[in-house]
Amino acid sequence: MNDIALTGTPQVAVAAPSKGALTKAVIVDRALKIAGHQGLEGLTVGLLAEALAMSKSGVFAHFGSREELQLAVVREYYQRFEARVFQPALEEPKGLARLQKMINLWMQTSIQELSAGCIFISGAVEFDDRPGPVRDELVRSVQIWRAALKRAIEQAIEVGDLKKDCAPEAMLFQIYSYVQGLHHDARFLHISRSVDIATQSIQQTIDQNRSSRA
Amino acid sequence: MNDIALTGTPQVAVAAPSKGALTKAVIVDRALKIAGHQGLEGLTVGLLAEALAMSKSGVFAHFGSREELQLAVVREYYQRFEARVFQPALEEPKGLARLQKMINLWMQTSIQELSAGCIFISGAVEFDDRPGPVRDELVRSVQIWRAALKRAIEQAIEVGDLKKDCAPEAMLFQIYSYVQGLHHDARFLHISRSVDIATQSIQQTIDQNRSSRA
DNA sequence: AAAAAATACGAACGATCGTGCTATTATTAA
DNA sequence: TTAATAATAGCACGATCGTTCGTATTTTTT
Repeated sequence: MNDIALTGTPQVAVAAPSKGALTKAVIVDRALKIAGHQGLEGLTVGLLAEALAMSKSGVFAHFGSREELQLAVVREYYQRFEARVFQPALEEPKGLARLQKMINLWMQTSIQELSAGCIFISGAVEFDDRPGPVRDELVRSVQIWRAALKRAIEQAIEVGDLKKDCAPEAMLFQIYSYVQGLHHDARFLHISRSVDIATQSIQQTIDQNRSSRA
Repeated sequence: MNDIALTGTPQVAVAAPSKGALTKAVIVDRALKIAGHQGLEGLTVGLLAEALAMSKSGVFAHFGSREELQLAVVREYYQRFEARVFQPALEEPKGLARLQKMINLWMQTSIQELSAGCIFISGAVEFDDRPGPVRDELVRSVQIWRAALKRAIEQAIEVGDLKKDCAPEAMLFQIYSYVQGLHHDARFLHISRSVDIATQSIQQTIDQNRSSRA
């Protein structure tokens, strides 16, 4: 019997996920939702267990410590972010097109998850004064994303899409600030038109640094 | 005996603060520092009592509930902000001068308190999904400050310092976002030059909207 | 100085936190 | 199918949370 020929999806060399790994994925998924609302600090083992209709110890056993649970959440959030925003943008050619795609996917994701919060943004505030592995992992993730954005800006300068005297750090600061501003205005102040204002402000920053060639 | 003539500071009609009100002020002052580091959610009665070398119940009695303690912190933070940033700016004439003074004092205060965090910014993230009196008070304070900024922008347009087609909401969004960005980059990412980048970005926004008259 | 009121403390409460242990159940390997 | 293993539940622990209460101490008023 040939599995490859008979099954619709290829199962070659794909280790069947054990029950444990499967439920762990379910736990982390639920933990992500809770952390989006209550923050990483508000994510509690008891609360998570209740939401999953599991026992506290049953949930806990998958991680060994609360900190490891928080780390799992940060790592999963990063991986989803990478898959949804980072990777697809690499299909665009270097230059403004790729940068625009990055920003568009980022904004799209941000708007979509405005009901729950961005863990990178809320985590930055929660852990800006709290040393430890969770903070380190958060910083690492954010720095990777910012480095990718900065690199896209620099490449856009190199290929001539952006002006030569464009300052990548300043541009990065402005764009990243606007996404934070959107998060703040929409989630905290409930200003509905903040999506438009943020989008327009980002476009404004790009236009200011756009090269004037045809 | 004439009190007014003899004493250096006038004591007319100034009710001597009771011991209770005095220690309450000390408690709130310390609570502000803790909230700046641990956040309003991390501000705990036991922690506060320990920092003050007081008993938990002794501290607690001044507020009646933890929520009332948090409210006292938010109110005190607002009043200090108003006294240090808001009021002094009103001495400047309406227009760009007053707006600039507002922003300068705000930035000055922000930089100075970067070691502890801005409670309006951290509180916005902590309470963006947590209804209740503390959130309401935070929103109220932030809205007052934003309304003052927006009003200053509008007046600058009226007197001709800023362009007629300048959009106050967009300008407000950009400036407020930059201060958040500064908070993020300096406190979370420890980027030391973020002060310069933020200052420069704010100035750039102002310059873009400056009217072209002599 | 005495009486009244305000203030602070100490102890304890139920609840929840993170985290171990042990037993039982469910899954996988032989 | 049986033996080995992994996964989950149940229970309990010490710590800390916000909060209450009774008592001692200080401050204020008379």
